[in-house]
Amino acid sequence: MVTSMNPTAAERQELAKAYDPAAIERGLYDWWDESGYFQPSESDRPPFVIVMPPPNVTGELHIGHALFVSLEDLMIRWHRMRGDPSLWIPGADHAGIAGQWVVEKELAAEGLTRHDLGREAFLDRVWDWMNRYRGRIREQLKLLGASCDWSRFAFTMDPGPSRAVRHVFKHLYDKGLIYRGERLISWCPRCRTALSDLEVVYRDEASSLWYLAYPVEDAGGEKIVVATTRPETMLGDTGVAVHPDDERYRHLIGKHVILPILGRRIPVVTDEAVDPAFGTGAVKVTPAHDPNDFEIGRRHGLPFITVMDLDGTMNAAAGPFAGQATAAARAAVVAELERLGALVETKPHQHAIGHCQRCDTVVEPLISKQWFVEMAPLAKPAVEVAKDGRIEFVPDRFRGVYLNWLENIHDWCISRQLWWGHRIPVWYCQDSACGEITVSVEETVDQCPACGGAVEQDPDVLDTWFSSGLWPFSTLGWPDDTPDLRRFYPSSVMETGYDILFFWVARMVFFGIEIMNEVPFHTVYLHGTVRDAEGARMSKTKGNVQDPTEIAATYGADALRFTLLTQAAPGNDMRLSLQRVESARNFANKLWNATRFALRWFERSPIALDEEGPVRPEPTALADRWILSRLDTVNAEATRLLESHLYGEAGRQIQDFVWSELCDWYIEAAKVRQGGSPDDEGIVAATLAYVLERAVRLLHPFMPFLTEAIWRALPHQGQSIMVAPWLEPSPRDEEAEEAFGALIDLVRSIRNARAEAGVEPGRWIAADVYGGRFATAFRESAGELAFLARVGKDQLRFVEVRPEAGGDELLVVAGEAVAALPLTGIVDLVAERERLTKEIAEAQAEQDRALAQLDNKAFVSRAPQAVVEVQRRRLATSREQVVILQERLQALGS
RNA sequence: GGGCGCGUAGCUCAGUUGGUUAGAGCACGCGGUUCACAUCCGCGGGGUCACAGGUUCGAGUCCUGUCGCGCCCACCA
Repeated sequence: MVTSMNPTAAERQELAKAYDPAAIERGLYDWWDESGYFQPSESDRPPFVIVMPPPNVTGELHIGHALFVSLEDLMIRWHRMRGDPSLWIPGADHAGIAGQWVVEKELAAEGLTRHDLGREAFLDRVWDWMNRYRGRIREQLKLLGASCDWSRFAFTMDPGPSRAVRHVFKHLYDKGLIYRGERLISWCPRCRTALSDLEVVYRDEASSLWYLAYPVEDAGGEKIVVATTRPETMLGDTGVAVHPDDERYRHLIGKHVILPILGRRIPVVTDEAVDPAFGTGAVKVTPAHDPNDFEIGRRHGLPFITVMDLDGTMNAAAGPFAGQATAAARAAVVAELERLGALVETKPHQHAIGHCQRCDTVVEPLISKQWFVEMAPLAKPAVEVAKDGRIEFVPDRFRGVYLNWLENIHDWCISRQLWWGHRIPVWYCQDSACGEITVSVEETVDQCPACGGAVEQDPDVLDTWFSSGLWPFSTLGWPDDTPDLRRFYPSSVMETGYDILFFWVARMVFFGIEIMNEVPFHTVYLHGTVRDAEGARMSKTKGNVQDPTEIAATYGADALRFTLLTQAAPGNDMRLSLQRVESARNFANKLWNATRFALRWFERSPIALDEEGPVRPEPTALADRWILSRLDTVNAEATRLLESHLYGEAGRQIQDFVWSELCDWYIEAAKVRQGGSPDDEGIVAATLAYVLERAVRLLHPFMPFLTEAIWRALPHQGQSIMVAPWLEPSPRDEEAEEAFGALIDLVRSIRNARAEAGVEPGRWIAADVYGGRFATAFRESAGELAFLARVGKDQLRFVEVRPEAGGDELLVVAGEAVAALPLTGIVDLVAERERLTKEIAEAQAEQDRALAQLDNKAFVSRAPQAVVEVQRRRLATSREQVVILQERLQALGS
């Protein structure tokens, strides 16, 4: 045992003030920053590592970021306290298309486009933006209490991660897994770039289905009618397809039809992909502008005629419609077809239309030369690791979602016709006779390695998710063999939103396996979306976004964190209401004030410390034993819940313990011992010190600021609660829990009876108490029992036989305990009869339920002995209660 | 078309491997100037756990189906 130590006056002084979260939090984050505890310890235990999902540097942090900060910081702080070297790598994402988009919007406000600036000046502008907002993100993460290792802060466009991008590109290219080709891709005419399948958002919209008649060549005026949702694409039609078994069209197979307007002669082909039940069973085939038609066109060797330019206008191949925007062209084509008598009918039709994820423009499928990653070989091992459990999903149902996607994956279009992002590391020899293509890990290539001639780099950049997919190792120094990489790869938990399971999580898995030969993380924990109080998605246009730093400034980051943590179930969306945040703030206030109460005791009784903190007392008093055991129980439960990723439930249990047990019962009960013997006061103080200090540790991962501030004022050991060890399990004192629990029940029953009988709350009354098997315990806790039930100290009598209440008394039962409260002159006999009747009914119902159980032979023989025993006790207790209460009711007469 | 989630008190939601009388916060009613806290304390009302079957000694929890809401995936033009 070391010195006897109490908090200094200065430390206590802080706690003398009212709880002010903003002031407390301001005072801590710089100190934390400098403490060094955010960096992993040197312990040789296995490290616990989280790589932060890097926020997009496109603006301020939103509430979704606050959720991930809360969860990840909770995990990190908990593991840090357990002694694991804990590393949380922060970062930020350049956000390719979204990053370029925000700066373009800023330019638009000045009446400029990026083309007015040119590539270089535009990139300078984007870098200005990134540098401005990157710092803000960092500041905002700090305000939320994020204990990440700032010395390892990474940005996707930093030289390290950029080099990793080039290395991976080259690796995959050399392996034949990256190729360049002309494919049908989704094109955003506004962003003027290709998109991956994932970046296209489909929405059902009301449109029309147009029925067009194409005359069959040499068939005596016979026409074939096709149905389409995009009539303007008929200008690019190069065939008509029917199902091979469709009798209606059998005689036309192999013939040709004449495309109206353009007069093109195109064949009628058969294809299994045609659904005879849809429309007329005949499909116009536009191989250059529809994914289905692309495949049909390939199978039948049809020409690919592109009728649309990259800016979304019709091109020369569209004949008279050249230069028109697609929407205008659609109307014009329909009008022309109608004039020609080729429009048979127009029906309303709902169908899914693809939109650009970033700017919501309708995307056009068209053929374009792009870079792709061949997915099949990469997906295979990524499927296996999810199946064999090398990667665990929380909640588990996302395993299936992940697998379903990877098992049906298409090649990934990775080139983007943007300026902001990682430039594709490919250089083309400008000498057409040479034509060498150079893929290099160097930042620049000056000349063709084959012919020494001039080279030009591919103008395009990579999909932003390409660099994100490398994040678990590019942040650790790969491709160099760094100590960080050796020690911290793979990470432990990948905590992120389920909305980017495919975009990000799946890609990290296959890149991790391909490049590192090892999964990038062992557990994927997925959180949901934070919605507003009405359940709507937050968006700037709706104006319902809640700024986390603003909420933190008002209620405290602790309150916001606690709300998010205890409200959110993994994988489920949650609603955030400020009312809820307010009650979390109230909880913080409660604990703050409980500490102020405790500090007064420590002034009178110095607290003994050992290397762990306050020494665990070995009290004999029931209340002390009870609260110590409750602490142990809650610790065991909270630890188990945290280990099972049930973070919210753990938080709720800790809160419940602090508020409903420590504050409402232990502290209240302790008041009666104030001014007693110094020895007894010392035990109360020691118990308070121990329980409070340990409870604050349990709460620390949830409410780091509050707990650090409180902890400093408590008797403690060490520099910071951040590295105070997590609690060791300790055996419960079941006897104390049961006995004090019975005392609580009795007090509640007495309070209830008093309230219902209208006894003034402040009035000290008398009581005869029969304690049953808790008689001794009650007698030893007479002071607490009397004080809590507002029974006069000298008016509490313990009786050996059940009290037979006289006329002017209330009779109270609680379990097997019975109390008679003499209240001469104030007992309202009518009301008391009513109360007794109600109590009898309750006891009777209880008895009936127990009886029904025990009458069931199957229950008695098959249920576990302990469960049966509980029912037996219930029966015995309720049966006695009924008898006592009925006797009393009879004695009162009518 | 396939898959997933949700439906529990007036509201927002917890409820873990099935096991006493299903919980919390807010709201509501009654009462409280006890020197930690009115950002508080005490007491109370309020639920056929969407519906219908099934498994089980026992179901909010497991299974099947139905209804309602939401989400994801999918190349029927």
